[in-house]
Amino acid sequence: MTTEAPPKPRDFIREIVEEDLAAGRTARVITRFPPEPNGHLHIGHAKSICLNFGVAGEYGGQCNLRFDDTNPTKEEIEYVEAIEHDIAWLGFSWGDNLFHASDYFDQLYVWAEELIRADKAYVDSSSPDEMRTMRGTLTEPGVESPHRNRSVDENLDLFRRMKAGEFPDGAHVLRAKIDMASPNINMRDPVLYRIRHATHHRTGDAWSIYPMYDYAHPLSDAIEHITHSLCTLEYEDHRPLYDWLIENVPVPSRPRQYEFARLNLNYTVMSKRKLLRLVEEKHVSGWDDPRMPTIAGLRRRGFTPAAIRNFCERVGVAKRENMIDVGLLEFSIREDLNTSAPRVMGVLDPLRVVIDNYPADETEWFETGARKVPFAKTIFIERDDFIEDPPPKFFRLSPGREVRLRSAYFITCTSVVKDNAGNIVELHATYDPATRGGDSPDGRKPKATLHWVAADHAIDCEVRLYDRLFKSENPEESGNFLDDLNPQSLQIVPRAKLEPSIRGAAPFTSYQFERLGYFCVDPDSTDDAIVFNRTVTLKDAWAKVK
RNA sequence: UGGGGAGUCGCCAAGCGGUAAGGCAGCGGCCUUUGGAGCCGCCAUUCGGAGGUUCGAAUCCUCCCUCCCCAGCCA
Repeated sequence: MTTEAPPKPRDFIREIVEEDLAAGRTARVITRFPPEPNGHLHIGHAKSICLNFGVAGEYGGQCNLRFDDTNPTKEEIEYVEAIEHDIAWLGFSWGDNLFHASDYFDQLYVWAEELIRADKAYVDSSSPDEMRTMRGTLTEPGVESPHRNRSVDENLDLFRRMKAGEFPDGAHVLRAKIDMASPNINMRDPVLYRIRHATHHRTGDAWSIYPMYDYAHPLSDAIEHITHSLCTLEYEDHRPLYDWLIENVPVPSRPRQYEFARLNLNYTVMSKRKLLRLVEEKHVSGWDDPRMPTIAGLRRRGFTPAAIRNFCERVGVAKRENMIDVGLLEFSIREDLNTSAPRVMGVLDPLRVVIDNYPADETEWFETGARKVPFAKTIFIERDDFIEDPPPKFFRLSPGREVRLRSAYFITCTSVVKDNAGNIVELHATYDPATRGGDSPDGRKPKATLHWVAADHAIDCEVRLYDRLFKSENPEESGNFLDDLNPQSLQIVPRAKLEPSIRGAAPFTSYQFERLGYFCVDPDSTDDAIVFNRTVTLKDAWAKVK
């Protein structure tokens, strides 16, 4: 019997989890994915989702979905629903473990009073400006607020009146009493609660004070018995505060926070603020515009959950800043669709070809793949599959040359018809009846195989061709990212010619249009007007030699 | 100039003192009724730099350099 070494953990997070499990520090791993419902999920969130749900799944644990809804002025129910849909679509399930930070508002409030009683929190009545000034700078310590030494009773009274709605927004805040001289600015008496007279999407008008992320998050984790609270690098500085709260509040468990690098993708933006601007200022058609890096956008573009999951796995989890090439995302979707998408033929930029020796009134139906494709005297081929005076490495159609029409016949171009301006408007050709199906009995092998569609049987479809939304790799980098928008990011082909088998295809169905790429049916489609989105092109060796 | 992180192939990323995994991209070749796919091969004498410890260093020590994050009553 051979003993194989146990597979090593794929990343440092799983390494930590395995150690904790092995050492008995926890019997079961519980993670959580904590979105704020103030925007749609994007591919960066997908990385976090795959990590949190992935780790929980692999080690027999559980991953909670918890909405971090502590700021009623920015959050909306519409986002909640979209987020749940996106996570489920990606293939992950939170089961019964759907929670909200707002579920814990009562408990959080009780604990805040306890902090006050323990003289570990106080009500500050300084203005935001005053607080900023007193906080000090990166190199200078802060100074203590004049309200810092209010009595417990006075703090309790004020805090209760804040809760009762007696004060206007901004009049007071509750602060932790830690250390105004800490080199870590997050420890300089951070704000725990602020007054917000706003209607919360779940708690309505029950509250006029709301906890801050730094207060709500660790305590919510503890309430849910989260063992590993995974977040991104910018929270590293907050960990001492996270731990301070866990230690100074009588919480029921001892969660630990670990930080990993967020995903960055080139040629796009990932911040919710910027994505929101693209939507609000109509630079894109919506959160689900196929050019958006949102889950909804990728879905509409034709990406599959498996492709996104595989992408996230390839990207890995580590602590160094990264900028992933979109090429890797494209590889992931090609890889998936290559094995699953039915092949079909469609011509984006049609050039008419008349096969002179083919009977005018005949239509043959070639059975290929799972469908039948009609062939007739007049067909369309792709305009750039013909060059009148071809360069050396070009082996598609040109005068006198024979090529194969995929699954049909060999044809030889006999003449070129031009308009007065010299534009090619039509080609004439002859076919070899002996090559029916695409093989020659004499073993002739054309150097090229072209896709085509019979003119009289073609269905006109709108095809939307997408390119990267931004011109430069890092649009965030210089000045206004909107100046970097790629004006060519969407090109519409109003009347592409598609083979008739695609009639009736349901939205989100993916096909490979042979030699062109993967395309999927857009939900804008109607029964008699199908719209396709190009998900991704095929790799194009000819483009390289060109 | 304070604090917290990070530097291994063009882009990711393993490596945890025993002589640089893997993926993407790229480059050759084979094969092919998609210039696709598939298959085969190539692709870091060197790990931000300089010293040091050691029989042996990407891994340990020292100094230096570069990049990222933090001064919301956002998350």
